[in-house]
Parts: sequence; structure tokens; C-alpha cells
Amino acid sequence: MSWEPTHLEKQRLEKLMRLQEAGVEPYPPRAERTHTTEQALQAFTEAETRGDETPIEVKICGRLASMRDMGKTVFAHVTDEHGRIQLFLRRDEIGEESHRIFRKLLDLGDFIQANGILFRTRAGEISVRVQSWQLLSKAITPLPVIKEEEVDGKIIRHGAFADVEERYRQRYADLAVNPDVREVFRVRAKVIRALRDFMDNHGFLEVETPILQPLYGGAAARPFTTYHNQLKQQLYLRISFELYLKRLLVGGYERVYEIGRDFRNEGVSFKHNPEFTQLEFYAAYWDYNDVMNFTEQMLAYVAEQVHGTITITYQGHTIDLSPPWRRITLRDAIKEYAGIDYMDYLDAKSLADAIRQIGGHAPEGASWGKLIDGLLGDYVEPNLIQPTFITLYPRDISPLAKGAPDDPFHVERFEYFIAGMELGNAFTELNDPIEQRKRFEALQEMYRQGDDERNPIDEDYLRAMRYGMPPNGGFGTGVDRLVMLFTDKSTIREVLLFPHLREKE
RNA sequence: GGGCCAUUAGCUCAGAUGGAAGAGCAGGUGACUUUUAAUCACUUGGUCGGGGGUUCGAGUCCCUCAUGGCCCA
Repeated sequence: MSWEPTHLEKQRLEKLMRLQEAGVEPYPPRAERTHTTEQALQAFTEAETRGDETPIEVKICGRLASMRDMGKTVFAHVTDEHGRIQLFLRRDEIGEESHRIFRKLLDLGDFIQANGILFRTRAGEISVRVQSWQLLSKAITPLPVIKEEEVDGKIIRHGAFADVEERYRQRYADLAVNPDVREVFRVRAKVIRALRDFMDNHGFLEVETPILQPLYGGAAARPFTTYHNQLKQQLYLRISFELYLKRLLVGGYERVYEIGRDFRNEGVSFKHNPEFTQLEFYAAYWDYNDVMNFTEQMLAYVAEQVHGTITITYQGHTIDLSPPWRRITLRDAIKEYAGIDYMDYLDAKSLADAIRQIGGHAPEGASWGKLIDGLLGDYVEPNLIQPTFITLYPRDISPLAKGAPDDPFHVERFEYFIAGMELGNAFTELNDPIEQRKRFEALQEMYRQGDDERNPIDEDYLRAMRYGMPPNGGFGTGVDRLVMLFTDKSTIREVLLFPHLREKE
């Protein structure tokens, strides 16, 4: 991508030259700040309340966001991360040259430092009476101009940078002009902080496991592949953390968790990005019921930490996260929402026919479990607005979960759903190495038959399990989707700073 | 993968039926010593997403490609 300056950029490059000719360094190495805009406003308000009229000297740094040139006086606003403050400049106070350069050679978007004294203007706005100022960084490319109007204490914003594609491609500009976008990523940080605190407070050890793996596994997904030149070795970017975290239980840790990035070489959608953030944990001596109890406590804790309330609003729905959540078996849920009892159809063919009978979609060659999973996605999931645990899943789509006692068809697994969206997956983990090998081998058979979401057998994982793995409950959840929930965003791209987009041209 | 929609100035958008490319904001010049979406006057700025076609004539109709959005799979 090369750069051909637009006419506006050419004007600014011209100003840059004229600044340099006037002896102004456009990109100085240092700045001095005594107050953020917030601190300055607060300092003035507090002094005013005390009746203290001692002048408050400030040095404010930020981006020039507006300029109202009245001739011999100039009003401007400077924004920093959390707010803005007005500057008031008079020619007879800052000098003719400084005044001329400010009016003629600065542009909206430039970073400046303003030094002066706080006061309140006739119109009542706390402002900096500027005594001197310095350019901190000249902006060449104009940002979209956003004007702010205050009506009854509410800020109405005029002008916009709204083109979704450009907002994502130039997230820096999006963040620079849209404070509410900056806020989304503060909430994101809070969600992750709350999750981490909750895990730490419950005796879990945070660990880091390999992202580059010689084998991938732990989920049904296609991996990204890469290559280590010196080792002459094919490597994969992980699709889950599961198999490494459970090795750690063999190693003697009893509660471990990891928050990190997973990579899946699949389509993108409003809830899928090729790289996404996952929380997984494993707890020795827990089963999936313990994990359910923990999960509802965890989400309630996050809501409390992030929003100060357990009830949240998402896309017009009021969602109550307080425990306990509804729990229903997958079989009962499908009976309720699709009107099919899949236990009446114990092979893929008859189940597929039954699904087509009710006008449903049953892909050719789908296994029994996959058909059931399809029913869940098509008929059940959209209805699960309030937090719901769906429990007991078909064995053949759950190769790492322990079978339900006296039930050859199901495993002790749950997924949880909020706002019609699947947010996480958990089970009583399979810790029988003989059974685990059988499950892997059954998968290999399907792999040969062309289902390319199946994984190769991880012999090292089986070896670890043969040393003895405590019974345990495990859990994985999509952190980005949780952030969507807590920021009321309908697409994952709104909660990723730099979502993946196709390259242009 | 399929369908529908979008792509026009730096930004946000208008341009029925095919007939001389527009507005607001931003930018430029000027006026203005407390403005705040400042105001007033004048003014610059366009490969109408790319390519091809139909037509005397295409931002507009047709084909195709690209990117994005929404729905479906």
C-alpha cells in the first residue's frame, strides 16, 4: 500500500513545512503534563467549592478537537483519554506570533500541550487561560470531525465515523473519534480481570500452554498450520487448550486455568473470528454438576464487577444472571422446542427422516450426534434467552467427556446459553485411558470417512492419562462472546480491537 | 457456498423516469477580544469501488470482479 496525499493532506504537509520554517519542532521528544482534563476540571471545581481563588496552573496534553477562531481570541477543545477541556487564547496574552501560528498552522487532530491557568468563562465553562502552548505531534491525515453539543447535560454528537468496514480497518481512527468504542474495550478488560480474579480466588493456578503444537486437539475444528524451519517440523496453532491443561492434572496440579487465544481455520461470522479468546479451567474431583454451580457463580460475579448488577440488558432482552439457572437435558429441550424425541430414532437414518418430516435440515452423511447437535442449533438455541444449561450430550460428538452411568447414548456434558447464543461447553472429563483410546480410534474411523474436523490421535496425551488422571470437571467459554453480552454488541467484531478482514485488492 | 443490499468529496449523505455531479461538516481566504454544533461572506475539493457492455449520451440500465453488511446454509 503506497500513499498518495489527498489535497487535504497536501495542505497539512505545507503547514508542516511552514511550522518548521517558523522554528516549531512538529514532533518533539518530550511533553509535560500536570493534569489530565478530568483532573483539571475536578481541581477547579473543588477549589471553587472551597472558595479558594488561588490560581491553578496546569499543563494539559491532548488532541485538538475543535477550534473557534474569533479573531483576537480563539476557543478550542483538547481531548485526552477520558475527557476534554476548553482552551482560551488571547493574542495579547500569548503573543502575536504564537497566536498566528495557533490559528493558521494547527489543525484538528494535532496533539498539543497547553500551559495556563484554570478559569470559568462568561458562558460558564471551565477552561484553560493559555499562557503558552507547544505542538506535540502534527497530524497529516484529517480525522473525521465530530462535534459535540451539550443539551440538558447530555452530550449530543454530530458528524460521525460510521462506515463499519473502515471503522474496523482503521480502528485507530475509530477509537480516536468514538469514545463509546474506547469504552467497549475498557469493559472488555474488566470482564477479563473479573474472570481472572474469580479463578484466582477459588484456588486455580493460571498457566500458559503451547500455542504452537505438534498435534492439535480438544475441539472439532480445522487448524492453521505453520512450519518450524530449523526443526523441519510441521506445527499447528492450537484449537483449544484442553489436552495440555489436563496433562497438568496428571502432574499434580488440582485446579488450573488459562485465558488465551485459540485459532480455528473456519468461516467468519457475527460470532466467529479466526482467532478468539478462550477461558478454560479444569478442577480435580469435580464433576459437571460442580462445574455448572461454579459457572453460574462466575457469571454473576463478572456481571457484578463489570456493571454492579446481576441483571443485564442485551439487544433489548433483560437477562437475569442470578443463580440458579435453568437446567434441562438436551433430550427434553429438543422434545420441547422441536417436538422430536430422538430416543425414538436411534440411528442416523431414521432420525434424519424424522427431522425432514418436520421440515428441518438434515445434511447427508451426518452422524446421529451431529443431527442432534443440528436440532439443538436450529430449534433450541434461539429460544434460550435466559441463562440455561443444556445437559447430557450424545457420545459420538463428545469424545473427551465421561459417559453418563448406565446410559450408552449420553455423556456428562453441558453447554450454557444466554441470549440465544452458545457461550461455553463443559464436561465430566474422561480419565480412563483405555476408553479414551477407543474414542480416539472411533474418531479416526470417521476421519477416514471424510469428516475433516476430526483430529489425529495424541499418543502423548494417552500416555499422560495412563499415569493416572484424577476425576475432574472441565470448562471452556468464549471470552469474546461474554464481552458481547456485557457490552450489548451484536457482533464479535465490535469487541475485537482488530477483527480479521479480508485484504482489499 | 447461496440470496438480497451497499460502495458518490477527508467524514455523513442526497442524486424518480438515462440528458451539464450536489448538500452539511471539515479545508482555504477574509471579518469578529468570552465562543461552544460559534456566526457571516467568498471559495477549493470528485477515476461516482475496479473492469467490460448497451446507448447519440451511464452515478443511474446489463455483465463481471472486489470489499463490506444482513439473511439463509
